[in-house]
Amino acid sequence: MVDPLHTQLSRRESQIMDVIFQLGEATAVEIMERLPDPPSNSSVRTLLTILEQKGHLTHRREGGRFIYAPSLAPEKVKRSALSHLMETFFGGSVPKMVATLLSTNDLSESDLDELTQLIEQAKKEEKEDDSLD
Amino acid sequence: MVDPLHTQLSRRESQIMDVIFQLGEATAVEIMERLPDPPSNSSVRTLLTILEQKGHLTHRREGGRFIYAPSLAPEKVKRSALSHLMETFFGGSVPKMVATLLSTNDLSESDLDELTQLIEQAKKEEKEDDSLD
DNA sequence: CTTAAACTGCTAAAAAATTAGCAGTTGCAA
DNA sequence: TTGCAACTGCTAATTTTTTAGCAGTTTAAG
Repeated sequence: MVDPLHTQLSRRESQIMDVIFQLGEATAVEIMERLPDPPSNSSVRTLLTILEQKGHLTHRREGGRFIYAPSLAPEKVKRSALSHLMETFFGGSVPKMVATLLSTNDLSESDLDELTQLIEQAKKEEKEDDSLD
Repeated sequence: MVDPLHTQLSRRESQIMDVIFQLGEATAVEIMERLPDPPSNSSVRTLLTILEQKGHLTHRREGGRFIYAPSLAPEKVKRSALSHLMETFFGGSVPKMVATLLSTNDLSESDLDELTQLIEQAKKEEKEDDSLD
């Protein structure tokens, strides 16, 4: 398994990546506003430049300012983060993780139905895979 | 929401906490062996002392050496980490997160059955809650 | 076209994290 | 009980992170 992001990044870098993942893309100002104990605009931009150098971000210019976005496919990052958390706290067990998930959050009926669908779907796919032998 | 651990901790501190969460408890040597780019034993111990000062760890003495363990209830830490990840990558949606979970991991039939059970259970509890109005 | 506001690039200082050396202590086996 | 191996406590130096100032550039409005 590849190292999870938060062990590759410094504290501030992690915080910034978190904001960008949440927003999808963001300017230095938008990021600054969402950081805990916000540093100066200048500091944020320095970190953004570093994160770009490290290959975690790209930017495009729009109306004179930079808009930053993750450079790696979000799907990959999501999966990696999930895997790491599952290993760290749940011994790699999906059911254990889902159990905590369900006990923590009050899910709506439609959410629960959606989950049922997802699992039914997964079961189907498993059977299809089996039949390929 | 309280800040997630990895924004409170330095990089090495995070790595060490990860190892301890995985193992439940551990000595300096055990931790050192599992760190990426392992530093000296001395360095690890320094970090352990700091983490204890910050309130994230406790230790007990056993046969002359220290065994460290998380000082906060693991349940709380798990939930907090899960919530943070869900907010950051899945817009706070449990179904979205589970969808990624299922598409990433090949689950056994019994795992899937277990998940079905968990959701059935959650549905029951929701109905009970409703009937309390 | 002019100008002010907002933004970037570059630089350097301050603070925090990370590292490890060494002296002293503890535990265990001979 | 003596000595060795393993461990801790304390300390200090190095490296990395974090911070922000300032000069120059870009944008958009008048």
